[in-house]
Amino acid sequence: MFELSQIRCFVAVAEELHFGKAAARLNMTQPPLSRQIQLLEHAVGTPLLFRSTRVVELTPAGRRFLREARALLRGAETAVLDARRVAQGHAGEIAIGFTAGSSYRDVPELVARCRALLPDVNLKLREMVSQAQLEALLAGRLDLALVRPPVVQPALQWRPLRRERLLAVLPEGHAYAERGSIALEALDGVDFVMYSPDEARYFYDLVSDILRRSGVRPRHVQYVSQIHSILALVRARLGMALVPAGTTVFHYEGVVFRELVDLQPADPVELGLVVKRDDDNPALARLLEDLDARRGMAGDPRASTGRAP
Amino acid sequence: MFELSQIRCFVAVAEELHFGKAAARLNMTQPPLSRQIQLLEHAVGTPLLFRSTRVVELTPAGRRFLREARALLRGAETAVLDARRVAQGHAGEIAIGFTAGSSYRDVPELVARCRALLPDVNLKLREMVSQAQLEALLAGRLDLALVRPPVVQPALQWRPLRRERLLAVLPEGHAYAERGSIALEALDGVDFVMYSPDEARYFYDLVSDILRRSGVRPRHVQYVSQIHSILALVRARLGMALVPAGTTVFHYEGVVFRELVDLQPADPVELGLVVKRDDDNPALARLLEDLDARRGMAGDPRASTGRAP
DNA sequence: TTTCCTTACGCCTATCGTAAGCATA
DNA sequence: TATGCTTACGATAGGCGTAAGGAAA
Repeated sequence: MFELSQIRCFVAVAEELHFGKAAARLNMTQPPLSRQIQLLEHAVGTPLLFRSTRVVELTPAGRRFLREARALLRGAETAVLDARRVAQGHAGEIAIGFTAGSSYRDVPELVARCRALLPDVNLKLREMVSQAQLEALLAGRLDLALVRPPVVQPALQWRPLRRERLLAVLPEGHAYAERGSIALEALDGVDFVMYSPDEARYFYDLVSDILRRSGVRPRHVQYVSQIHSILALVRARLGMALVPAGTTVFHYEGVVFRELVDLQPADPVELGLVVKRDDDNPALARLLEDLDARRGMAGDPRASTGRAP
Repeated sequence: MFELSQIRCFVAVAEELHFGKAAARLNMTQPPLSRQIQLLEHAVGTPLLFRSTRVVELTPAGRRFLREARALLRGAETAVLDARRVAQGHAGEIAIGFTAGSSYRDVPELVARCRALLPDVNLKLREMVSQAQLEALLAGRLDLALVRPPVVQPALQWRPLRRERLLAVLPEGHAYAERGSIALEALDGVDFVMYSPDEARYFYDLVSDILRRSGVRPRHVQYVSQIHSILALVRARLGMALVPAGTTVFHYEGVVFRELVDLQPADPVELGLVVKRDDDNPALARLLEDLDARRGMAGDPRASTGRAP
């Protein structure tokens, strides 16, 4: 098979139509150039150039081959440039996992940020449950995960992204709906809708902990896993619930949201990015750098429970 | 710059993810393979593979480079195959020149024949006057010309394609229109429309010669160059004319065509293909072979005046 | 201790450059 | 006769294979 150096020789001769000038352009002498062209023609299996002592011209096969030869050289160039761009994080792809619950506000924000910063980087977005995301990170199938804590694997790095308040949600017309805010103690003995301990472990633990610390025991509790289900049950007057503040973006009809009084900390709902510590995706590194820089401008991030307490 | 052999090395390693197995596949030993990969990485300017003693994997830049590397190898393959196909006449292009007058029937026929025989050959069709066609042939800008005789250049080969009868054309209602055929002698003293000696030299000479040989002298003669102009003037009753039989395909209103009595030869209008004798276009060679074979089946071609008499 | 990638080194093939050959205008 | 591609041939650089080195499980 032929080599790219022979292609370069051929293109030079085809453009100059003169072995001597082509050789000069290639910084070599004519005889080895002639030899390389002969070798190339042998590899291709057909003459590419017609030469007499006075004239050098392309054969029909040579004309066609010239087109493809130029394309090969361009392809080789761009292969190098593209690889460098990927290595510098200006191109390539970032595989991002996210949970259904984090997709409403944070995924679009992250995508927008990435497109602005790295327009030539492809984003592969995959909705997965938290556990699957962490496994995919470890296996290298994901570069970035958007999950709730905790993240205990030492090979993974938790990066706090956002903290949110927790709000009470109750059906329109509920007795508490007239209050501007609701004290935790008021939840004692009321009907309650809660996150499932299996499928929404983080919120289950979070809400359970808050209720326990306040010495509050709701009366009748429904367990569901999706935020939409909670809102539906609240609307159906099966109880009230505690949900992250981002939930208000749904403008869900028939329910109202109320602040909680003296909740500690005030914004207990955590969301973070998780990356594999030894991930070598340069585009990811660029994205993380940018996020760090922007967080730096916004002030110090507060303490985080990325690792299990 | 790198070489295709290095690309082949890289693709093998990227696919095997094991230097030893890749080397076996490439019929070489690991050490030189490692060296080639290192040289390639140096040429690209960034690591393409991450290797420890236990694992070999692609870096993000390597993943991108692999895509383009495969494209390069495919491109090299197809460049060879395409060049061979052109050399064998199965692909490529044929540049065909034709005169406005020959385009009505013969160009479509030629194009259809070529498409059927050589579907991957591009046809470049160019309408040019005969002289320009012959010059273009000599300069290599045309492969094939569709012209009237004579062709006197020794470097060009005349190939008779078709002979046609000459018909009299006269306006509807003309005195001769009631005759089934017209004797040449009847043309003596009638008004006549003729081809221009400058722009339609062939027909001018042909018709002039026929009239002279018959001792016929038309009365008043209009000279025009295009067949459409002749028909228009005949229709306008400025005279009758002698035109090739193919003209009847126009179904021109207001004129009628009549056979000539005892014209010698019966089909004096010649059309031929002209090629450059040393044209090396294999697709052209295939087309000519095919045309020869078909002509052979159709019987011997009659004598031709391709060269000047 | 085994696996397997890398480094080291000698051999050899293949390319280069110089010089001579040869065909064409 | 001059130009310019090809062939011939000796020098050399670069790739290959063998052998040794070194890191990780």
